[in-house]
Amino acid sequence: RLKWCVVRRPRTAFTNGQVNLLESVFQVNSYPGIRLREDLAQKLELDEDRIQIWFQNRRAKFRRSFRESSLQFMQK
Amino acid sequence: RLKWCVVRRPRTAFTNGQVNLLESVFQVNSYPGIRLREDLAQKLELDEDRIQIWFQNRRAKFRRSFRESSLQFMQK
DNA sequence: TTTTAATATAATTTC
DNA sequence: GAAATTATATTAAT
Repeated sequence: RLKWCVVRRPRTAFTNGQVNLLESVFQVNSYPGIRLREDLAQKLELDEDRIQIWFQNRRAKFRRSFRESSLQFMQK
Repeated sequence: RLKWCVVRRPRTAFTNGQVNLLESVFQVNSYPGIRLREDLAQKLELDEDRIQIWFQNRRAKFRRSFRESSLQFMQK
């Protein structure tokens, strides 16, 4: 008997090299367009949507750290 | 993300009354046709395919016990 | 060694 | 896409 099940994509384990390139791109452009993402995808042998999610999460991490440091500042 | 998964039908728990009637039918006819199975299904408030599977399993059990007793006989 | 808890972050959901 | 949440891989402590 077959049934539709929701299945999570297995977590992608980026290599150091992949993260290094992504980070260096992030420093100059944290909102890469589809063109650049496709380019990175090909260079890093990843799917473009992995790249897109990586940048979403990276931006979230940046905003989080920014908020936390502002908070520390305000508490002084 | 959706994926096809094989899902087991929840095991049917036959009542004693259901098994009693099925057993008594089995004694006189271990290969009931669709007509009789539908009839039993309605009487027992079960799906006809549950009945069909029950008879398949019951015949297998019978053959198993038959083989075992033959074996015992031959070993004597 | 095995188990548990904390952490980082990938993936998903909700808006 | 942002924010919030969930899930999982890794690591540290036991």
